[in-house]
Amino acid sequence: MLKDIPQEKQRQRAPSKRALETRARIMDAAERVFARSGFDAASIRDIAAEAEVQGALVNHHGGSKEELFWRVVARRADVLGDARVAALETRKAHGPLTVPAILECFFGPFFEHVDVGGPQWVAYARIVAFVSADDRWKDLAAICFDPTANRFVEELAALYAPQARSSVASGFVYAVASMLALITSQWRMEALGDAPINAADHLDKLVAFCAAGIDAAAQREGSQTT
Amino acid sequence: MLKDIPQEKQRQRAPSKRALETRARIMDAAERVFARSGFDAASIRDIAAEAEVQGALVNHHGGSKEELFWRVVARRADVLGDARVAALETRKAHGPLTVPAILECFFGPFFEHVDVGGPQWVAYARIVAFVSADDRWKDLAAICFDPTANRFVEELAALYAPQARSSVASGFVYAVASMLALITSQWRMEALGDAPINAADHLDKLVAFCAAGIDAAAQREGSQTT
DNA sequence: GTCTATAATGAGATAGAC
DNA sequence: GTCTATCTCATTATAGAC
Repeated sequence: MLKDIPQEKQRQRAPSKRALETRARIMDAAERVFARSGFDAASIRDIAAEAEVQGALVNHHGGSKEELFWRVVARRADVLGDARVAALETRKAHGPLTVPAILECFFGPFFEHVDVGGPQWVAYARIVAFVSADDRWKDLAAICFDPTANRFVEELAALYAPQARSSVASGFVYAVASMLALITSQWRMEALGDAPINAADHLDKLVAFCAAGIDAAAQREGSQTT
Repeated sequence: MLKDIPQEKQRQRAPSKRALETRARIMDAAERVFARSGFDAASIRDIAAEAEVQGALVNHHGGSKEELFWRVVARRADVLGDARVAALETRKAHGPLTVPAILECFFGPFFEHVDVGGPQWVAYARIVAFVSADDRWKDLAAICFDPTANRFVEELAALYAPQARSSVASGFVYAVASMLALITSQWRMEALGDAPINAADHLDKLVAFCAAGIDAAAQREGSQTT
C-alpha cells in the first residue's frame, strides 16, 4: 500500500535496526497526535515531543506532514484490509454467506485489533473517522479503503437482485459510518441512553442494526435471492 | 441558544442595519470556509476574503475564532432543532407515532432546509459532521444538539420496553451518523454502487435503513409495545 | 542517523485613525 | 462600524555540524 503514496521515494539500503525502532516510535506518536488533534491542529513539534525525538527526525523519517499522515493511515489499512478479506474467505468456505455474517467479517477484525492492540488501534480508528468526514482525504480513502470496501459490497450485493446494488452500497456506507460512530461517539450513546454501555454487547448490536438496515434498504429495490 | 455561548457579551444597543448585513455576510462566509477546511485549516484571513471584508471585522463581529465557530453552529442548530420538534408535535397530534414517522420528523426538516437554503445548509451539515467526529467539540454538541436529541430518543424509547432504552439511544446515534454520511459521503455511495444516485429516493432509503436498524437493535432487549 | 539552529511563512488578535 | 498597520507567536521545513 505504501507504494501508492505519491512521490514515495524508493530506499536504496535497508535501514538499521535502531532506525526502524525510531521510525516505529515516530509513526505511533504521529498516530496518537493525529487522532487527538486531527491533521491541521497536530504539529510536527507535538509529534516529536510525543515520540521523544527531535523535530527534524520526524521530517527525516516521515517526509512532509502530509506524507506522514498517509503513511500512518496506510500502515494499518493494509493489515486490517487483509484481515477482513481473510475472515470473509474463511467464512465463505464454511457455507453460504448472510448479511450479518458478512458484516461480522468486516467489523470483527477491526474490534479484535482494537482489543489486543489497545490505544494505538483506537487512535487509528479516530483518524479513519476524520478521513471519512473530510473530502480532502478522498484520494487517501480511495487508495487505502476502496479495494476492501468494493469486495464487501460485492458479497452483499450478491445476496440481492441486481437492481438493489446501489441500495446495498448506500447501506454499506451507512454501516461504516455507524461503526465509526461507535468508536467516536460512545460517550454520546451513554449520555442519551442514560446508562453505561456493555462493551461486549456493542458489536452484536451494531451488526443487528446494520444487517436489518441493509436488508430493509435493499428490499425496497429487489428481493433477496438466498 | 447564543446565550449559552460562554463569555457571550450582552450588547448595549441594537446594531444598525448595515452592521447586521455585514455580520450575516461574515457568518455565511465563515460557514462556507469552516465547511470546506474544518476548524483548524480555516483562517480568519480566508473568512475575511470570502466575506469581502477586512480581517479585523471578522474578529469584531465574530469574536475569537472559536467563538465565531460556536456562533456559526448555534445559529442553525436553533432553527433546525425547533423545526424538528415542531414536526414531531404535529405528527403526534395526528395519531400514534412509529419509528419511521419519528425519523422522518428528524431527517425531514434537515433535508428541506438543504433543499431550499442550498449551499449554506450543506455547509452547515458538513460542519456538523466535523463536530460529531471530534471530541474537542463535545461541549458544543451537548449544548446545541442534546436537547433535541434527547427528545427524539425519548419518543423512540416510548415505543419499546424500558430495558431497550440504551439500545434505542445507540440506534439513534447510528441514525444521525448515517444521515451525516449521506451528506458527506454521497460520492462514495455512488462509487461503490456503480451508479449515480436518485436524490429523491435517498431520504426514503435512509429512513428505511435506520428504522429497521433501530427496531432490530431494540428487539434484542425488549419487545415493542405499540 | 541524529541533532542544533534557523530560515521563511502565515497565523490570530489588536491598537488606533477615521 | 470600518479599515490600516502591525505585534506576537507558532508553524513547517531545511542546512549543516557531528
